[in-house]
Amino acid sequence: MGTKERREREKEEIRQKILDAARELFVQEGYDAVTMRRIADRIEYSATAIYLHFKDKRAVLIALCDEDFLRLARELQKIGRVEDPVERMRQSGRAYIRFALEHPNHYRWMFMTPHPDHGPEESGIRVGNPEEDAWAFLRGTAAEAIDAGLLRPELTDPDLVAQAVWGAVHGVVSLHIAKCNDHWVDWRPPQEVAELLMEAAIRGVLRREA
Amino acid sequence: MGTKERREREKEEIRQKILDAARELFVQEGYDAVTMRRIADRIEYSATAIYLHFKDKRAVLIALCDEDFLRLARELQKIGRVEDPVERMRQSGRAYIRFALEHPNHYRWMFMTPHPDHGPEESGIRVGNPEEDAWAFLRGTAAEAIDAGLLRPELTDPDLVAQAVWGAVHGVVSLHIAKCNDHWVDWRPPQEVAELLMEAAIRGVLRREA
DNA sequence: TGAATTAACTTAACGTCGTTCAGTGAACGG
DNA sequence: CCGTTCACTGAACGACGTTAAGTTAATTCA
Repeated sequence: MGTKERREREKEEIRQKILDAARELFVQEGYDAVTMRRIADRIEYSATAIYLHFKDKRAVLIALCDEDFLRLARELQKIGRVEDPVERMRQSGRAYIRFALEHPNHYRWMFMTPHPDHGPEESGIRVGNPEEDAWAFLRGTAAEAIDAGLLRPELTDPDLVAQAVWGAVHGVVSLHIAKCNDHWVDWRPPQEVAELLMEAAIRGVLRREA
Repeated sequence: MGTKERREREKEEIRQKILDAARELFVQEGYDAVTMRRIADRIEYSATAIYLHFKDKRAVLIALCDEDFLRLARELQKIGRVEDPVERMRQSGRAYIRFALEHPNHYRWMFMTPHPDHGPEESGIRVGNPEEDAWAFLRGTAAEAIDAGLLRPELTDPDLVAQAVWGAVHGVVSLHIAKCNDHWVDWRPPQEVAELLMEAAIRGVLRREA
C-alpha cells in the first residue's frame, strides 16, 4: 500500500529535476534564459507541467535560491569556529565575496533584485538558525563583538553594526557584478577593494588601535 | 528654407516627449511598466513610432538615465566647493544616498542592473568631466586626499580608494532598495547604517586619529 | 473483473511583450 | 505638377507567463 509514498517520492524527484534544469539555465545564461518553456524542454515535459509542482515562475526561482541561501549559510558555518569575533567577521566577508563571485547570477537574484514580500513563510529555511540563516550568523557575530567589548562604546546595536558590515561587502561585490562591463571606470579587483574597505571599517570600529 | 531645421527641432521634441513619458511610467510603476506600447499610448503615437527615434527599448532607458547621471553629477557638484577632501567625501556620500532613496527606480537601473557593454560612446556625457561624470568627481576627491597626505601611507591608489568609498555607500543603499521588503532582517534606516559605515571607514583610512 | 475516480500530463489558447515590415499619406523639391 | 522623401501606422512574428479543457494511465472500489 506504499503507492502514495511512491507517488510523493516521484513528485519530489520531478520537482528536483525542474530545479536542476532551472539552475543550469540560470548559471549558464542568466535570468532571462530561465523560461518555463526552456526548463520544460530540458526535462522533456511540457511547460504547463511545471505548474503542477510550482505555483508560478517566481516560486521556482525562490525555491532555487533557497538552496543557495543554505549553501551560503553552510560556507559561513565552516568558519564559525574562529574564536575572535572580529577575525571571524573578516573571514566571513571573504567567504561572502567568494560566494558572490562564484555564483554571480544567483547573487544577483538573491541580493540585487527586489522580491515583493518574500517573507520566511514562503521558504524552507528556519529563521534565526545560524546554520541555515546567514544573516543570523552575521548578526550573532556582531553581537559577540559588542558583548566582548571589542568595539567602540557608542556602537551598541548589533543590527546596525551587522548591516553596516553587510553593506560594505555587498556594495563592493554587487557594484562589480552590475558594472564590471562599464568602461567608465578603471575597475580594481573586487577582492582588493573589499579588503581595503573591510580593513578600514574594522580599524575604525575597534575600541583601540592594536 | 528652414524646413530642415524645423524638422530636426520637431524630432527632438518628440524624442523628449518619449523620454518624459517613459520617465513617468518608470518613476510611478517601475521598470516593468515601461513598455513600448504604454509609452506610445501616453504620447498618442503608435508603438512603432518610437523606433524612429530610438534604436530599441534599451536605448530609451539609457537615454533616460543619462539625464539622471547628469543630475547626480550636478548634485555632487553643489558640494564640490568644500575645502577638506575628506569632509567633501562625507557630504558626497550623503548626497549620493539621498539621490538613491529619492529615485530608487532610477538607481536600480543605473547601478544595480548589468548593462552589457554600456560604453561612453552610447552616451552624451563627457567622461572625466567632473561636472557631468560623478565618478570622475569621486575619484578626484580621493586623489586630492591622497596627495594632501591625509590618508595612511599604504593607500596610494586613488581608484582603489574611490571604489571602496563608492562600494560602502552603494552597498548600504542598494541593499535597502533590494531587500527593504524582506522580513528576515530588522532593517535600520539606511542613512544611519551608511553614517556608521562611512564614519568607521574614514576613521580607519585617515593617517592619524583626530 | 470491470466501472468509476483520481492524478499527471498535454495541447490549444489568451493576452502580453519587443520588434519588423509593408504600406499610406502628407509635405517637400524641382 | 510630378516624383521623392519623410513621419507614421497596422498587421504580423515569435517569444513570454499563465489558464482552461481535454487525454491517458494508474489506482480504487464494487
